[in-house]
Amino acid sequence: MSQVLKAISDPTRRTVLELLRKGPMTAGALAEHFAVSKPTMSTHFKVLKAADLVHSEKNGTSVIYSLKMSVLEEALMGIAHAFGLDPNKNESVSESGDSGTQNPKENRT
Amino acid sequence: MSQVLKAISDPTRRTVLELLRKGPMTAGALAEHFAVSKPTMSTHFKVLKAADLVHSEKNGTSVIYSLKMSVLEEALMGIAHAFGLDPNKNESVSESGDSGTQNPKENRT
DNA sequence: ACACTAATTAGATAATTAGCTAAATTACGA
DNA sequence: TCGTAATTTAGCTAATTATCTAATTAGTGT
Repeated sequence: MSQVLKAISDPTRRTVLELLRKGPMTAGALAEHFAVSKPTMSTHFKVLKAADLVHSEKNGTSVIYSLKMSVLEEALMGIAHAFGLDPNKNESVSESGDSGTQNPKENRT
Repeated sequence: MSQVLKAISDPTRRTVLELLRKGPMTAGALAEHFAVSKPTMSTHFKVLKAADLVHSEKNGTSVIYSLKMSVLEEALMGIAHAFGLDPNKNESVSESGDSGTQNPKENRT
């Protein structure tokens, strides 16, 4: 779970996943969307693969990556569940006197 | 968004948030649950605060932390939305099993 | 003012991560 | 087999992160 979260906490990798949402793509085609070198993209792919968020498959000289939506989905649900906000039945958000849970003023520094 | 994800990608910080789900707690009381030093916990708190996931409030010599559930909730929804799996109306997704969403072969290493 | 408690800041170190260039690998076509 | 293209690995540097101990700040009570 940490691995999935760490993987998607990087903007580049999130964008890769969003690109793959439209369908499978080669490493090169993906890399074209970013201003970093191909080896750098390759390590990003490796992180995504380690998190099991993508599948890779050789096709000739290319490598086609595809999104494993179900893994992403389950990770998100797992997190939601861990924090009591199960999205499919969002009801049990406040279960212990929600006094300090949400404050009116948000001071982001 | 990256900040929230990075914050919750750490197991210690996730546990802190889960503890705070039961209600506000002092820094010391939170720290007791972990095997790391208090200064280390303090930096974890700082990360959570920077992500706007917790609120802090002085009370005498103590600092009381409380969870900002709404921020966490919105971040999770934002991610879900970015990937087209809006949790509140999950319709196009199959969570029944681990059948790959679009790839036939899953080789998790 | 002084001592005590709670928490944070300062300063250091080790581990991880993102990025690069250059080299190696793999597959394909002539 | 040789050359080319696509991708990854190797090896490096810089930046970030997690952790520690020691010192500092802030509040409370005597």
